[in-house]
Amino acid sequence: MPDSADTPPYRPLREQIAEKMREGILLGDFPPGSSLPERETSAELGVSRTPFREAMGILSKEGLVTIRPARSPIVANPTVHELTDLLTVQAALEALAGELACETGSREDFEQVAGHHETMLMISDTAPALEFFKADMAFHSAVVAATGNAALMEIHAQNNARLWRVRFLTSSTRYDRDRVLQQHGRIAQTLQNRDKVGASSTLREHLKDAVEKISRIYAKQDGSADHSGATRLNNHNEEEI
Amino acid sequence: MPDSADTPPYRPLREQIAEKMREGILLGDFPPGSSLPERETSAELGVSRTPFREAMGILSKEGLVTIRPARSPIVANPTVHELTDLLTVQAALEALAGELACETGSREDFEQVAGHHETMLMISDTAPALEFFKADMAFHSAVVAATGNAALMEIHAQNNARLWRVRFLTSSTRYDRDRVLQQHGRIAQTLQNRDKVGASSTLREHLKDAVEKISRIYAKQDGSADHSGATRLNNHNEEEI
DNA sequence: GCAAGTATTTTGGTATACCAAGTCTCAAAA
DNA sequence: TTTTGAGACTTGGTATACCAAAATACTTGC
Repeated sequence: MPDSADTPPYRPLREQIAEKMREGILLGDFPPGSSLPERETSAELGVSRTPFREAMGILSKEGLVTIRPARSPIVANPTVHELTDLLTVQAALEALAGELACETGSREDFEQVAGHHETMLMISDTAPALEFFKADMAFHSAVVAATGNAALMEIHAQNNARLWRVRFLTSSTRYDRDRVLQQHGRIAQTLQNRDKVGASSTLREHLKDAVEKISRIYAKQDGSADHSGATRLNNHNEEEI
Repeated sequence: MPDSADTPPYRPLREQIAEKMREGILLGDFPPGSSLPERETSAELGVSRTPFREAMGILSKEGLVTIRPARSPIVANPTVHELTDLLTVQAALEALAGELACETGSREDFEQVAGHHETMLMISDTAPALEFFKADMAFHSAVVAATGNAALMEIHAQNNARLWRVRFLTSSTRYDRDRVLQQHGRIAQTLQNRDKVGASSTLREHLKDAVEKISRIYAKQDGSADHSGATRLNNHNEEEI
């Protein structure tokens, strides 16, 4: 795995591997639950086990792979219940972000947010699912970035990585993009007005919508034989991505 | 590093090392900012570099050490500003925990919380700082545990590890233990009453107290030559622990 | 035919060797 | 005396070898 272009910053192999694997996992090349034997997988990447193992360590901290003692690492395969729990946390964090941003955000920060919103309005009619989804994520990250709270940004980003897959698989279809855009518009507005409670509650509701949507989508198969909420994502639409 | 006692569960060396180092860092054996050269430090532990490096990876994910490419790992030395930012996040998470616990917590969960509170009341007059502090942390963890939200528990625990040092260094002296106990009593009460807004706001205020206390304690030296909030913990009271 | 136990193989865990980037030192030139 | 650059040395990065635990397959006895 030669470093593709410049080399000036020098990135350790482990990070390059982690990035490649992360991409592969998020894009579904390595489906949830599949195992990643060290020798085989590292050989495919053309690297030795050592940096590969370190890369697995990085991805496990991000929640994308699970590593168990004396067993092959596997691509994380969280239950829907675990994911909605995490999304509930993320909702609270974004609500906090709304508050803090109103208190300390700069005009430039809000323009960033507004910029992302306008982009989404622009591409809404034409963009494929993945592009629209990425723009959606970028909008939310911009809101968090407006707080200037590094810890909040870090935790939020990490949670988003874990949520990437569900959120994409359940992301808005063409038909309810309008609803998302409307909520985003309200969020951008309340921020610019420095309306703490407005921003906070709007963000919270926006994410609560997502939680309910996920629960609804995965509710049926859960009802048949399994009431424990142990449904997993890879039970369906592997084709999406 | 022989495994001290039982060995049945088989814990990988990396985890044993991580635990030992974590303890050493939290207790101040390895002061913030100090470097941890791989050969030397691993040799002191009687292990090779490989599992030591993996342990460093674990601790870096917990925010206790910082690893930079091609340089020795160093014990994390966050600024007071970064820590108050993180504590602000933690406050929001505990407020969320209060809400969720009121909704879904079981009677046993609340009894756990109350139990920790009673322990603190009991030892308040006699316990040394470290013991009282640990009981305090346990109380808060119990509140979060009462939600049954695994993601919340995980993130909360990780934040607590990062905050351990500041929170201990600025933890309540004998003279304001009463204030802490009073607030804890109110928290336990609101939970048992399933008073969502009460629990949430009380927890938030309780943590906001901590943020202000830290800011106050570190305000002076910050004023002299440095208005950037870049004050670091190891500037004083290394003797505490 | 089935089950339990054992041997074999596979695979993660750890140690070690080697490489390359970083740093430090000291000498030589300005 | 100061600065700078070359070389030695230190230290993290990576590859490989070896060890031990799991998993698997096979055999043997019921």
